[in-house]
Amino acid sequence: MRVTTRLPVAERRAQLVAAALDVAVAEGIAATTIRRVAEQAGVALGVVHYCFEDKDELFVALATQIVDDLAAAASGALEFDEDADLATALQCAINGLWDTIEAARGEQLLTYEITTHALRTPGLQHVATRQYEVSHAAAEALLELASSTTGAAWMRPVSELAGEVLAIIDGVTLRWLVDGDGAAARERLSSLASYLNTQAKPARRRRKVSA
Amino acid sequence: MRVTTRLPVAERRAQLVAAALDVAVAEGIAATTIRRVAEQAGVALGVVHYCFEDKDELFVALATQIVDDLAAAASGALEFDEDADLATALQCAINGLWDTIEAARGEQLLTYEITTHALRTPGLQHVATRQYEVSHAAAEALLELASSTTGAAWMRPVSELAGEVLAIIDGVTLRWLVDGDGAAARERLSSLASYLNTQAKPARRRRKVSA
DNA sequence: GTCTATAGTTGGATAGAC
DNA sequence: GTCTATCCAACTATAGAC
Repeated sequence: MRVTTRLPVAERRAQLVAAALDVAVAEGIAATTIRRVAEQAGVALGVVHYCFEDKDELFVALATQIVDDLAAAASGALEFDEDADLATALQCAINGLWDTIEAARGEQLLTYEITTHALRTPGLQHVATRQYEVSHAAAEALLELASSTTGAAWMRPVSELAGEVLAIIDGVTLRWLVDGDGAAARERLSSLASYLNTQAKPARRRRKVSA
Repeated sequence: MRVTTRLPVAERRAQLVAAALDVAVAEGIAATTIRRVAEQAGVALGVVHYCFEDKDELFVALATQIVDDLAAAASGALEFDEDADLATALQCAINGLWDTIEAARGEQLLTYEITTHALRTPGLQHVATRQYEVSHAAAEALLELASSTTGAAWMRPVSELAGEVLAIIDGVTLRWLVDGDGAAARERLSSLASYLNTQAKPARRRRKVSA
């Protein structure tokens, strides 16, 4: 299935990262070999080595890509009703977030594989760190949007709450990958939303504009 | 470093599982090859194939072993003060649990690797499932012990609470593996303890036997 | 029944062709 | 500058020796 078109290196890199992502999502990090990626992209083996110094560099590119993709998908799904109170806003936001997670099982599983692989590989810790930095920023954004939309004020530092939110979403997602029980996952996240609601001072009652 | 002693297969298996665990804890699942295990145990390569049908079977034995080991360590660390209220009992239990987690970084990381590897490998899902069954049972035991010791009554099914506890511990641990911040992890778990305390009806006041 | 020696497969990397 | 052909290392598995 080889198409012999010469391509500038930047475009090749993009193509190869996309191919690597396809393989990694479907078959896991362990199966994402240089050979397999070359095959998926329809190029010769050496082409991958020409575009990436070594396997680690390809891995870093792959990880960067999916982390950004998932963050974009998650924040794209964030919408709050106007005139909702904090409790409903949070339930709604977390529910929407879960929709995007549940729609991308392979990507989520890959996320954990990337973390452990990065932690085990000398010189690749920064990949795992970045995963959390990006997620943390997204979690903070969610919390701050919820607060500013509803007028409620967090009683603890948002960064601290974001850390807790992240941990719970992580744990719930991993559990879901194992047991496949989406309803249970949603209920666990719903408890999270309720908990968060206890960590804020409610908004001063605004005039309710009802239908 | 080969010692040429013949051994009954059961003992060899045990020795090899121990060796495999050593390697896996220190170097990760990907590095835990049949060759590496044979080397670690000081036996010839083929010996491993004689004791285990294939690599997957060795993996299953390894996973079973560490799951049981960690569960035993965790429940061994569970001790409650008599005459403590639920809030302190929970804080104390979760604190102790965290001690055992923090004392075994490699084992914890391995736990996540085992999960993802099992999920990615056809026919090995049951390994991941068992991890959660064992942990879930341990979490339920913790909750029930806390309740029976302090006389408090959970207002929701213990199984449901255990699911939430598990998810949070999982998420917090994974985060700690990445950022190494044990203090932050402890604080996140402390929030969990506080949350749990809101999910129970306090004990009827018992006569306080003070010092 | 237990272990050794060897075969066969897969994968990362490179020298050099175009 | 881009890609091909080839090398070498590491791994799983097995046939057969003791």
